[in-house]
Amino acid sequence: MSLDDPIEANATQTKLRSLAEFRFQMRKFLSFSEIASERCGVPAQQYQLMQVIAAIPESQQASITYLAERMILRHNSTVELVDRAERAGLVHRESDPRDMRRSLVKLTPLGQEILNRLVAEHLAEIAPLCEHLIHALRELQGAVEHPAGQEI
Amino acid sequence: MSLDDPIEANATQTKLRSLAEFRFQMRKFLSFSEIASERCGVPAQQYQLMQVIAAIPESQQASITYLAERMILRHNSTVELVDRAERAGLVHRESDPRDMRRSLVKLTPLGQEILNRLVAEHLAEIAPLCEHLIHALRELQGAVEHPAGQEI
DNA sequence: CATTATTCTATCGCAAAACGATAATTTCGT
DNA sequence: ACGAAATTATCGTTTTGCGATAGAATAATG
Repeated sequence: MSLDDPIEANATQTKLRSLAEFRFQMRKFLSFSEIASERCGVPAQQYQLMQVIAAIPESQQASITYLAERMILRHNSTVELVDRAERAGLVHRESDPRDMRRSLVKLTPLGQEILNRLVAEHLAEIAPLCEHLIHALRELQGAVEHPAGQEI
Repeated sequence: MSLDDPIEANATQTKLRSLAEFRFQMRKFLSFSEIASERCGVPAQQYQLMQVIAAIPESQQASITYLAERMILRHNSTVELVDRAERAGLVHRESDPRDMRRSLVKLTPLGQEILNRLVAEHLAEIAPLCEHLIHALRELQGAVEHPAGQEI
C-alpha cells in the first residue's frame, strides 16, 4: 500500500485521470449549456431555474424553499435568483393562499417560450455530450471498483 | 407536432424532467465535491486545477494555455486561478526553458499531499453519485432518442 | 536578417452571483 | 395565547470570472 510501489502508483494515476476526464466532460457540458442559454439572452442559472419550475412534480409547488433544494442554493441566494428572473420577465411570484409566508414561483408566457426554445436546442445537441459523459463515468466506476493490484 | 397535442406534451414533459433530473444530480455531485474541498481548506477550483495538473499526459506540460483549455476558462482567469493556488502554496510556476513566454505550473509537495487526500476522499464516496448520474443520463438518452409519438 | 505577426502570460477595473447575518411575517405546537 | 419554528426578504461582503489592454518571446515573411 505504498505510493512508492510502481504498480500502486499506476493504479492511482488511472483513477486520477478518470476523475479528471469526467470533470472535463462535465465542464464541457456546462459550458455548452451556458453558451446556449446566453445566446438566448438568459444567464445559465435562470435557465436552470425555469427548468426546475417546469419539471416540478404535480404534487409539489415551486416555493422558494423547494427551488433552493433543487438548485442546491441557500434560500437567500434563491430569492435573489428569482428576483433576477422576475426582473427579466421570465417568472412571477404568487403568494400561496394556503400559507401566506410562501411565494409560489411560476413561469410567465415569455419564460415558457424561452424555456421551450432552450430545451429544444439542448436536446438537439446533447447526444454526443451524453456519450462522452457516460463513457467517462464508466471508466471512473471501473477505476474505483478496482481496489488496486487488480489491474491487468 | 403541436404542443396542444396531449401525447406530444407528455413526451416533452418527460424530456424536460430527464434533463432537470440530470442537472440536479450534477449539482449534487458538484456540491459534494465543493464541500469536500473546502473542508480541506481548498476552494473547489483550486482542487480542480491540481487535478488537471496531476492528470496531465506525459506528452504535455501544464502551461497556462493548456490549463485554460482543460479548465474551460479564459487565459486571464486561469492566470488568476494559478495565482491564488500559488499564494496558497499548492503549486508553483517555473518558466519553460524552451520557450521563455510560457510558465509551467507544477504541484508543490503540499499540493500533492492535499490532492492525494482529496482524491481519496472523492473516490471513497463517489460510487453512489456516479450511479445516480449514470441512471439520469440513461433516462435522458432514452428520452432524446424518441422523436415523439414513439412513446409506449 | 530585419521586421512584422502571432503567441503567451500578466494586470486591472468591472460585473455577476452566492453567501452569512439579520429581520419581518406567518404558521405551528402546546 | 404565546413561544418556537418556518418562510421569505434585505443588505453588505467576498469570490471569481471576464474584457480590454499591455509586454515579452517566438514564429513567419520578405
